Amino acid sequence: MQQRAQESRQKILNAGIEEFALHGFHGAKIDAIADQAGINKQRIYAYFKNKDGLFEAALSSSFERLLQYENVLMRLTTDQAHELTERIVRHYMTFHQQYPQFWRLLAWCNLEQIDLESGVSRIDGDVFKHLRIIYKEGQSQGIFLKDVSFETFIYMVTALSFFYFSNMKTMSRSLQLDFEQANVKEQIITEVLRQLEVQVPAI
Amino acid sequence: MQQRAQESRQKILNAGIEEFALHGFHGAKIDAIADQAGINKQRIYAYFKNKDGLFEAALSSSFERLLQYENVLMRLTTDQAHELTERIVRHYMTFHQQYPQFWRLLAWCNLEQIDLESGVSRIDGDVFKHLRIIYKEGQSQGIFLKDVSFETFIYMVTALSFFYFSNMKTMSRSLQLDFEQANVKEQIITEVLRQLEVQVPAI
Amino acid sequence: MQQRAQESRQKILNAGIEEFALHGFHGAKIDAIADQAGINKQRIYAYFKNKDGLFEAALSSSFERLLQYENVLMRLTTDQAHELTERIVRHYMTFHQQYPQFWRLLAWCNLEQIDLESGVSRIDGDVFKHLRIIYKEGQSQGIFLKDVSFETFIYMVTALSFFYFSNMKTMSRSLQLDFEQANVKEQIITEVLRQLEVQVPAI
Amino acid sequence: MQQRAQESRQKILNAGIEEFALHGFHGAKIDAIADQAGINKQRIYAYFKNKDGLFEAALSSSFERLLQYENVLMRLTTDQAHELTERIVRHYMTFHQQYPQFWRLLAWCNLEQIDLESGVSRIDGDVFKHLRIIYKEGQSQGIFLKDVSFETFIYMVTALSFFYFSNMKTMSRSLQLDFEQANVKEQIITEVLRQLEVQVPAI
DNA sequence: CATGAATGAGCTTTCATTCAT
DNA sequence: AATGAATGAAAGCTCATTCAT
Repeated sequence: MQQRAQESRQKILNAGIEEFALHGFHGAKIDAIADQAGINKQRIYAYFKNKDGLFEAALSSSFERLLQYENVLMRLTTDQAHELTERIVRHYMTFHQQYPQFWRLLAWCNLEQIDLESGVSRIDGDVFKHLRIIYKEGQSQGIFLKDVSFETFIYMVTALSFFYFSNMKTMSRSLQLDFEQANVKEQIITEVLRQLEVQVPAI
Repeated sequence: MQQRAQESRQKILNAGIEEFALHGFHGAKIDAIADQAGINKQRIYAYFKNKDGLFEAALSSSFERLLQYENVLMRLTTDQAHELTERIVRHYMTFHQQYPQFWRLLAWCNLEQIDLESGVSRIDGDVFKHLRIIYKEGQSQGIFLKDVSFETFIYMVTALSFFYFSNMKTMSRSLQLDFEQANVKEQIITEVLRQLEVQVPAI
Repeated sequence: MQQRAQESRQKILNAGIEEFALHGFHGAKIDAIADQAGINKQRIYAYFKNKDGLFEAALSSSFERLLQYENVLMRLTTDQAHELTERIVRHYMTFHQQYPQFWRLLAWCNLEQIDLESGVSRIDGDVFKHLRIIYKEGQSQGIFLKDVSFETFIYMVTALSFFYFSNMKTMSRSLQLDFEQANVKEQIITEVLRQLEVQVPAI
Repeated sequence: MQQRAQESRQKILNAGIEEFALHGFHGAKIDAIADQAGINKQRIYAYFKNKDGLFEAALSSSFERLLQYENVLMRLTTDQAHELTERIVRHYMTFHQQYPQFWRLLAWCNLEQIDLESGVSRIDGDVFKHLRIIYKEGQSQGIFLKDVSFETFIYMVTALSFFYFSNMKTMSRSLQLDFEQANVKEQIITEVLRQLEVQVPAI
């Protein structure tokens, strides 16, 4: 593939991610993607076969980005167990804020019951394996509750960071608190961390 | 409005909730709703003006149902602070499981950036006001952390129950755990509660 | 179905037969059919599901017409064996000339390898059964050759009448004879009949 | 034109004949032809101007092949009048079977009302002139009917051989006889020849 | 109150053809 | 001579909505 084509492909992919993240698979319009990419509609079919193909590529690329971003977590060591929770929570919060396309695409997938198997290669595997070791170490040091499994731990930090963005509008409304504001976010993070980092009472 | 009309309206509304919950606003098809309701398409326009109108009604009705269901929580008293967390978490988990239309509609709204103001009247107000009192009492008794606000507390229980269903597919995948299974759910609830109910170390 | 709809359906069907006969399945345009029928394009999908559906209906209707037309042949009796060949040949020649849509549709089917099974119910069965009896009688009377089967007889009359129209253009050209002209047609029919009606030499 | 170009041209032409024979003018796709020829699409436009140009060339080449094949018939002599019918019928049957592209292209032309004038140079002229002489001789010998013109004779043998292939599918169906099978074909040919070779009753 | 018939705008996709290298 | 990249027009089909009875 020539460089010019490579660029076109990339422009389409970016526009696709944007559009799919914004409107979901069914809501996204090929025309809009072509327009935003500034290319001829037909090129989409040349490079991605069809709408499904482009969606898969968009999803895949988005996951790629997450994996890339997770590299930072891979550098955590076992002697950092005490700051593990905060690091992870802030890590995902930042990621979701900076790259909302990811959580949006994921949310669409969950709703539109789209098969993730195709297109998205293995996810999260390595990071979780790495973090598990640190968590176990933390448990033995009394930093984490002995009877809260690693899976539940991950479940909690993931949920608490994802939900902040995915349900921002409705939560802002029902709690009468503007989740868009930085200080609100900081406040909630801080307090969530207090709950998750409660020291085990040493008897 | 005659009784027959009332019934028609209700059939449409139910079908609408079903369809919108399943496919979102843009994915839902008027034809499908009419079919499922077993009425003529035109009736939808007679009763709800247009697609938007029906969606608003569906949303509203769904919230109504939540409010209804929340009445149970209104009967909690201040001397039940020690079981507050578990009651709330299990309450929402059960609701989301029994009536998935709600979390789905909400999720669609968050993604499709639909304005909640119109149609959905005041939400949650009373319940939260009531629960706040019990929570405060719990704080003073050392059941809840003093420096975790009621808002954050609600944020956590809401997130942890909502996310379980809204992200079931993707979480099952990345944690290699089948979230559909009852025992998995019970395990996670139990452990989540351990974390949220950690007793404040009494010095 | 209301009468108005019935009419619309018929207009579409007629336009479809015309268009498909003229341009074949792939060459026919839905827009053109809608235009010619003077109805909204969408109605085609409402009444015939899709292009395939309309094609099947067109084909089916066309065969229906042939069957209708063949009723005349059903009235031939065994004592008319001597005029059987001429009756059949002229019958089909006239049909093909008056209703060219049929041979065209059939020709398209043979070329575009379209499955006839769907849509077209049993064809020709009864007529052939009837004609076979007369043919057998004719054979025993020495009107037809004993060692030319009924199948081959039908094959010949069918081919010789069908081909006249289906290959009119190319035959006109290579034989330098205008097949469109009535007298040319009459001449060829006459001579073809001479060949097919040759009396068995009675020794 | 260089040799390499000559080869490219030929590959395109072959692929074109194949594709046009299979799908007709409108059904054939330039992309498919380019793919099958293993060359770049643009070459087609360089060598044949456009789709029409290629079609004409394909048609022309196909006729060329027929003429080539007809050379055998040119070697028939007047003393072979008694076997003329069989030779011609078998000749065309074999040709159509071995090179179905021809009858298919011809059939498409007749249906798609394509102007043969352009591209296809003079056809059949010489062969027919040659065969006519033999036929006349046969007539004077009483081998052929005196009142069946050469044109009608050619019409019959052409129709009876062409139709066998062009309407194979539909005839197989309506006669409940598998025309693909070799013995069926042989049977029909034999019987057709009996009818066409009936000796004039010598009084 | 209720229904079947009809519409127009818009969607995904295809294809012959041209441009740039 | 040869190729990959790009285009615009058009095709089949869907859907929210309105009309007529």
